[in-house]
Amino acid sequence: MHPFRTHTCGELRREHSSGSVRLSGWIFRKRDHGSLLFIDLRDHYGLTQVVIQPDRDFFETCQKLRLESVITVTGKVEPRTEDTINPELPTGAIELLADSVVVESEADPLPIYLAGEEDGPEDLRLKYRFLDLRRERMHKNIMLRSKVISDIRRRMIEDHGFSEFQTPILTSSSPEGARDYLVPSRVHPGKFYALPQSPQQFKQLLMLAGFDRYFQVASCFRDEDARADRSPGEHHQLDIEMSFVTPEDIFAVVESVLYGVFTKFSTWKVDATPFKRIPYAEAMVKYGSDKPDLRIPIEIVDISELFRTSKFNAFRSIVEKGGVIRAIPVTAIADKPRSFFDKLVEYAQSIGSKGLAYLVFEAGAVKGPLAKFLSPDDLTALSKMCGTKDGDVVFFVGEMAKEANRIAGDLRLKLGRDLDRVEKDCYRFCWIVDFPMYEFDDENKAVIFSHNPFSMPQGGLKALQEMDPLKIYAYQYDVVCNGYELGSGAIRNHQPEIMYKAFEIAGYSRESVDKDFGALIKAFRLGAPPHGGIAPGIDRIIMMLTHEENIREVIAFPMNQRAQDLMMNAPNDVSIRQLRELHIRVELPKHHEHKDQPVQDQLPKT
RNA sequence: GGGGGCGUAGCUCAAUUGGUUAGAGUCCCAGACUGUCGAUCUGGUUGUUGCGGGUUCGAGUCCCGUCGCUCCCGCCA
Repeated sequence: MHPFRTHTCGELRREHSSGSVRLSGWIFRKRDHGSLLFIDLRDHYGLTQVVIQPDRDFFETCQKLRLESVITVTGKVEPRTEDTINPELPTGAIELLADSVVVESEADPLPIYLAGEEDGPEDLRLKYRFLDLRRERMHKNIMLRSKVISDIRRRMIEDHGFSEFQTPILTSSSPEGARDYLVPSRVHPGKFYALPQSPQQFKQLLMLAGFDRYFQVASCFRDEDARADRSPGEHHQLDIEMSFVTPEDIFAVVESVLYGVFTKFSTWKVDATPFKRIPYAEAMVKYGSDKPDLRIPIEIVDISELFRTSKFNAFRSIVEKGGVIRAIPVTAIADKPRSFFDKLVEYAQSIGSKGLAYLVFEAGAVKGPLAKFLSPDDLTALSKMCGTKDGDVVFFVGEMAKEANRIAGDLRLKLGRDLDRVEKDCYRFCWIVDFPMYEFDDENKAVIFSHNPFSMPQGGLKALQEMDPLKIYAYQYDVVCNGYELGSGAIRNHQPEIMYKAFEIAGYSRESVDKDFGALIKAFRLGAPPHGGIAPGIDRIIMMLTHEENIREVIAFPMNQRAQDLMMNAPNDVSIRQLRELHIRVELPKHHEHKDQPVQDQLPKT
């Protein structure tokens, strides 16, 4: 007999009855009746009830064992009597009558609960992540992650003819983008490697190498602050690149994979392919966001023109100054109490709106302080543009366009959630297309890249030479689901002349482009296929499939918001010797100088 | 870097307008119990109310500062 197990804890059924078996696992729960002891033995596969009878010499030992101790039980599979069958448990028709028990590992009292639904404080969960991961929900999340990734790989390779590649983790720092994680070089004093923010240049170079269809489940390292949907330090992308393609070719692959994965691993409804395509400019007006949550059936309307000549000074002057007026029509809330509207106005102000006007369409009339400033014709036009019916309310935001988008978009989300108008149990996908190539940086009064500088401008060199840079679109697209940006991609700029020109507009000299992207530019002169790609975020996909609201719940060993690994105690101090070897001297900011290690204590010795 | 929320026993939480010795459940410890499946019952231990200062006869509660966690803004080519 195998020293640890003949079966797993999720395996035994009535047909195994009277056979002698061996199980190993953790003591999940104990029910001690004094002269009879039940142990729920848990392993990766399931739970089996073990019965310890009082005449056994290991009875007392088992009574004293704490939860989560690891034991090996040998005994007979007994069918349970009709009245003791547990229908909740797959193994509930049988139990294991113990003949011998070996204690493999005795557990101390646990710092966190495993058997309940409650999470406990997150810093403790992260510090004892290996315990946290034993909990059913976390175990399921991580297993789903494993299955989804392997399913994605299969789809990429078998359904779409991609090959998987590895690219370097130690590479060079590039000036664009997020802050880099740096690794000092021992051999080259004063020089540093950087961890890749993404394998961007490598995957493009693989296209130049002629591999045609690249993918990688890639670790990406960015030293940026965390969010609920953004893990600090490192995250994972399904990195894709394809040669000789149009955006539609890339959309087709991503739609096929995402639709397939989401329908396979969720019971929620998934948008049929092709996913809706929404130009960036339209999304910013209609949803106030470039990652719209299409589950909310509220669409913002631009009504600036109505107010250009209106008697309502506040809005007219905003329009005259180049600002915009946006209407947020909401159906069937005219009967909401005054406090509802007051709270919403207060909320609007808290997110930076100057105010929040609204009109109530009720009983064939229009009520609200704004009503008297609008002519009957204007009101009719407004009502038509917003599609209002009796019982509807229209909210108004008047700001400069960027602010108006942000505020109206925020209000749209809040209204959708507060009024419970978010469509349930579905994944609503879309593509945001036609991103602007450049934007104006108000702070530095300069034209800058609005997204990826490697994107091909729509209209090519001609557009760069002749058009207002701020009006040029890039072949740049995002795939969005339920208000989350799942991935971002582009058709790349593979022509050196267009690249120099594109960078020149953003204020980079030919020399600086050569210096920073030399490898790529040189390669582009040696035969470059037109190519493009995208990189959907794996962690976010899993987060959506598990319905988690925090990305840490789908990562086995995540860092906390301040980019610390509380379990491994990273980042930590290193020895002077290590620093010397790397030619590094540490100069701490003043307020850190007299502080001890800020990170949590090491694990207690057990 | 900025803004919001939270911080009371190992864990989850309570504590009236500021008012006696800060409670309950759970975990843990001891005892009882042969059919439980979140076993049950009895008893017990557990506190720098995050930390520091202030107001007050009196502070878990009010004020100021600070630390930690978290959410958001900035940032994320």
